[in-house]
Amino acid sequence: MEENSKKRFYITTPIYYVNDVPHIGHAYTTIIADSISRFKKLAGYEVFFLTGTDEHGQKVEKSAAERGLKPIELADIVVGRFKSLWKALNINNDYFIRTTQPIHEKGVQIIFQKLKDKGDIYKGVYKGYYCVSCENYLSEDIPLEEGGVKICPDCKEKAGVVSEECYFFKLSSYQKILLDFYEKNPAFVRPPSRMNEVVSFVRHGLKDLSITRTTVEWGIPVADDPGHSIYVWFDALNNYVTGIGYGWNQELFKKFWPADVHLIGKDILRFHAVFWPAFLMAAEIPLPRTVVGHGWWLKDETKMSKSRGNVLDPHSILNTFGADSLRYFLLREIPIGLDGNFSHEGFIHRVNSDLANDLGNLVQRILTMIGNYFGGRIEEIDKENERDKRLRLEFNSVKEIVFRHYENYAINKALEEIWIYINSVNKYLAENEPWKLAKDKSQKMRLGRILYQAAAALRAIAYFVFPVMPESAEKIWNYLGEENPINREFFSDVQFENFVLGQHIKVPEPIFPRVKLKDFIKEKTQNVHHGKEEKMETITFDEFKRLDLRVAEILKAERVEGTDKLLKLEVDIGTERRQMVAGIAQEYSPEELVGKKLTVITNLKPAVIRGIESQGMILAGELEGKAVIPFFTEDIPAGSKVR
RNA sequence: GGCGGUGUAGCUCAGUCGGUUAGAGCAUACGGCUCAUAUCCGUAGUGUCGGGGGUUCAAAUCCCUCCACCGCCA
Repeated sequence: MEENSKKRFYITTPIYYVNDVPHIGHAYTTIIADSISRFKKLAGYEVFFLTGTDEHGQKVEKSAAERGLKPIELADIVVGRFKSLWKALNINNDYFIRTTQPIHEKGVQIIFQKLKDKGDIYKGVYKGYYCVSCENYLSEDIPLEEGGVKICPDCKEKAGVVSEECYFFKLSSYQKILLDFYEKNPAFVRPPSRMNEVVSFVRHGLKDLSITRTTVEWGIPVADDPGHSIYVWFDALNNYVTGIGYGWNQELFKKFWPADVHLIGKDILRFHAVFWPAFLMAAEIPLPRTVVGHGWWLKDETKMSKSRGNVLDPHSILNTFGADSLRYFLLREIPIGLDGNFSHEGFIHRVNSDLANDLGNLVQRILTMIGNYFGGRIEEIDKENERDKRLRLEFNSVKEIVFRHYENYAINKALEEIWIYINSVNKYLAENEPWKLAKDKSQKMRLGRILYQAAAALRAIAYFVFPVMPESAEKIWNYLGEENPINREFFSDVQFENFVLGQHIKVPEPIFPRVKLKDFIKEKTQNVHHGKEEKMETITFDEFKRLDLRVAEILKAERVEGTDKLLKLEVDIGTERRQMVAGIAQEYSPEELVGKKLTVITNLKPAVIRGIESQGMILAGELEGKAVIPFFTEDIPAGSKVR
């Protein structure tokens, strides 16, 4: 009974399309969800946090084909990228759903069938403007040109009317029920301004929705009519139920459904606030409690887009600042719902000022003083005076306000409140000047009280920032000598006095080093310069190990006839001799290469170049298009492993 | 074109069931401290509260109108 009555909380992000490179927008949504989920856990909820990937559709099919891959192979690669980004960002999701998983596909088919049996899904004919070169129907809102054609926004080609047999969902019959639902649940969509948009959209009338295609191979087939595959939204939205067990783990599903929060970007509001509830009503599944739409991040005041080439890659920031600074910035800068502007100047400014100067420096000064004046251990302290008491009492109100803000997903305000307290502690130190008391031995107990008070406040601060900055919070926690994990304590149990005397305080390293804009920009532009194609994703050591890199000795080298760049090399890789073709003839003559030792990759799939099979590849630096080979200067036998 | 929103200090914004000299952070200037990451603390400002008109003893706040920008829809 006790176990069953535990408060539960289910939060989702959208599933991200695998025909996309992970960028700051994905990171933003997922970071919000992660912070809310961490907070809810502290608040005593049993939490399920779901994210994942949307992997079907023509675009995936097409990009995979362009790269000589099967769709699932492309999906696997991109899924790896998402997962490694989530890891780098400290995202603690409970499950990662992929729409290509059998559990999902089956669930979607079950729901589809159910609606079909009910008559909410029926077969009809879809008529639309179809762009032949993009193999895609144009969206309805594209204006009609002269001559009864529309212009495809992607390729600018003319698109004529095409019709196709497909299944429709009877969205039109849900207008009234939806409007009733919105009226009874005005907080279903947040922020409220978005709710207005939804209502006015539904008021204007709903058309039935085409939910299958016969032209898309890469999708979930309709079970009893496999020529049709289930189209994007009907497939994707259902991840929210299949991801927690619908159709495969009824117990889990019952435990967490309905979802408390579907966190989404404002661009997909209609699908979540109109179509999704309608699908669920039809399937007789309870509706989610809220759909929270957040804003977009602009880059230097302009919208980020692939075509503009100004899409912000989180890795460049992560490398310099770590996850917590990015998490903090994205959540502190704007309330969920409004758009924000990301500029490197703004980012550095806030991170230096709030994290390095305010919090980081506070941690540093308190811990250093405890180290210097007490050898890291405060044992005995004076009674509280009025000023000390004020700092302790302020904790109580801060705790309450911070809790309330987190509860309302006003994370920016929660942080703002925490920072007011940080300032109070700084002020407390300035007023009490412990460094002066330290010179007078008779003041030791008083000095102890002051530093105890500051450290106790700091412990609370670390706890409060944990949902947003888990790594740094834990660092401070450990510095303070806490032995239990920070998230083992419930929010309601956090007390000022939970910082106990006698704990062994460690010598700190600055947790948020200041970064100069100059240095950041320099590094950023260097990265751009070197990796023009795009920043590479992080790989694991296991992935790295799959490369068989060896020392090779060049035995023979000759020019490839009819080319001026290629050399044919014969190399010794210890166990065997290999033939390799390398584009280095303009930089190196065959004569100077013979006898040299260098690094080659030996398990690269052989390729035929100019009719010659190349059984591996030599590694070389690239400087303005010219190869620069790193030769071994030490004597090392051919075949030695390089790592 | 329809509906909704926004316009307040150099910047980002808070404040509107009408009511004392309109606020915060950042930036700027000056002062203090030296435990601390050149960090921290204090002081000082500056605003025709988008324009105009109206209601009222009293308007950033309510009403009308105009302008600018944004969102959703067509």
